Amino acid sequence: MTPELLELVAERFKALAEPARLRILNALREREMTVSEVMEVTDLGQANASKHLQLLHSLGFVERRKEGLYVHYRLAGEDVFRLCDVMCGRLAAEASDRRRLFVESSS
Amino acid sequence: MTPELLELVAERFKALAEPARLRILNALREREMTVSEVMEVTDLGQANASKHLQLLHSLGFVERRKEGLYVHYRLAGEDVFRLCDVMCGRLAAEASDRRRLFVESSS
DNA sequence: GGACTATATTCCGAAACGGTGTTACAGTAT
DNA sequence: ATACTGTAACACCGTTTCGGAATATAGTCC
Repeated sequence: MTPELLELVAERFKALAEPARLRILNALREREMTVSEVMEVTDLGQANASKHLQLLHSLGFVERRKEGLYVHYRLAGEDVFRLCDVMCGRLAAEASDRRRLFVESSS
Repeated sequence: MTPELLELVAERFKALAEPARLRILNALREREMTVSEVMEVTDLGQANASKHLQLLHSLGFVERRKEGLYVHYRLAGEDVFRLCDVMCGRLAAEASDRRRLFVESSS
């Protein structure tokens, strides 16, 4: 793992290090959506939603399809959720650790 | 995936969204290290290395072991590298896409 | 006790980032 | 052409974050 490679990896992690972008990806998991639909579902402003979608697109997390006046975005793959699953696994482990500590300390 | 859960997930991705911290984790993959050793290997200042290690520790990515004057840090698990592997897979896919586009455009 | 070392913490300046308002750019419809 | 709509680009501001210097803490050794 060279430092240069790690920078590229970090750049991609950074894209997922934002609740707003995760909400977008989570919404797109269900179905393809236009920018306006993403705005509604995620409660983001127009400029914001557009910027986040561009970033996700530039890093290959979502794909674009222009249809008349609308632009449809869709997930580019399921990688994202494999990543989230690992993180959620970590969260679950933390939670059970806390529970264990709590039980031990109160016994 | 509730928004609250996504915030926690984002917080953890953010920890990995920094080249310096990835370099630290990558170094610790080889062996347990003191802060000073991490400083040498990663070319980070003392305050910086300490701070990054604390963050990684607070989120459960590394574990601490105090021994006299020294503090040894070690990886808490291999999750991190499963995550990096997925990202690297994405990078490889991007690279092959670029190569394909290049070949097609020059034919 | 005091000197010394490894690590942690605090403070500060610079840079990056997210959110928002505004403007510019398509594309459609009339 | 004009009016209108969806999306993108730009500019601004507040916040966060990184890195480094200085300072504080903890542990060792004399």
